[in-house]
Amino acid sequence: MRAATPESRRSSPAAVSSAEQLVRATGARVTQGRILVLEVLQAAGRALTHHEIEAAVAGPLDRVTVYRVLDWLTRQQIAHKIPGDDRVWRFTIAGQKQAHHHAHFQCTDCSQVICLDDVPTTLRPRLPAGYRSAGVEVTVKGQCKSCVRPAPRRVRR
Amino acid sequence: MRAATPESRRSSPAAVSSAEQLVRATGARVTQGRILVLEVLQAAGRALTHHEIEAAVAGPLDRVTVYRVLDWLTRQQIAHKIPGDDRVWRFTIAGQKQAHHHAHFQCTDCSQVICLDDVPTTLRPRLPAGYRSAGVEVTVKGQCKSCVRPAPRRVRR
DNA sequence: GAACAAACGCAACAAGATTGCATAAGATGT
DNA sequence: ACATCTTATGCAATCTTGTTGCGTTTGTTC
Repeated sequence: MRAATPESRRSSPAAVSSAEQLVRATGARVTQGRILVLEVLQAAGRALTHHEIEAAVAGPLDRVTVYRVLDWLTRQQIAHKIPGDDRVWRFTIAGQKQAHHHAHFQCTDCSQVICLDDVPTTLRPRLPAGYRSAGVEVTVKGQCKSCVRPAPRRVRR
Repeated sequence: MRAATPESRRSSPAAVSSAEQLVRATGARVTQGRILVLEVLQAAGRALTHHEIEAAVAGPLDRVTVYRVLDWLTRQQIAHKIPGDDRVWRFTIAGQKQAHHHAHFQCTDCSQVICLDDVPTTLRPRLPAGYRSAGVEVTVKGQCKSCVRPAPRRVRR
């Protein structure tokens, strides 16, 4: 499916990338698409939009396939799907430590999202009777490094 | 603009609804659309989607007008615009006490959103250098009363 | 009630995401 | 290595949500 750069993203001369291992561990099929997208997410360090991911895998993967891979990664709980203020999904690798409780930061200018690891999300809001909590999401709104000082970028989608 | 039921939504025999007062207080034009939408929001007790609002004002108001009214209400800080897990905006009246810091609950089954008033949003996550916080949003994920026990409804859009 | 600006209605448009279906590619057994 | 069966992919079409342009209507002011 892809001729060049099969190993280009990893430095270890060994064999299987951690991405491939992760995919294989699910028991499902190990496809180029899944590995590629996962490697992109792992390398990102922040939440990526479908657009960004599609651009990153540029070429080999169809737009729809990227959607489907992301959906699959989310169902497998390998990736994390984040709704943004610009109505665009963003995805991150679901790190092990940040299993369920962790926070996000979203820039009010460029809508970019990053994960905040060390946030003690220990608050437990009281819910109305009959409601069941499955977790708390904390999102900090504000300006990111790129937007706070210089002429705001206003990227937005 | 609307022939029937001009007063039908309020029980007080007096004259101006609190919705109309609110709109008038902004100094902008007091239109049927703004009053209607605002009354719907006030009566709801939970966050409504554009869809639901449109259905509630059924007839007199155009789809686009509802969008524009909601946008205006949000700019006036009378309403509150909430991004949901289903890529759909939801709107609530912005209560006075819950000025800026309050929490939301979103059902993972039917995506419904309600406001949680008494949540001490006093946590201040540490941001990376150069980032500026403008507020914290807390969203509790889980199942709402309707979805927790009986056959899950799976409304979703 | 005339005049002016602000809202509205309608139609067209735009972007993100989803679906159906034929084809291609991973996995499995021989 | 090959046949086979299943699952994922590519492509086109479609859906949903939300936006924009523009002529018409409606509040508001004088």
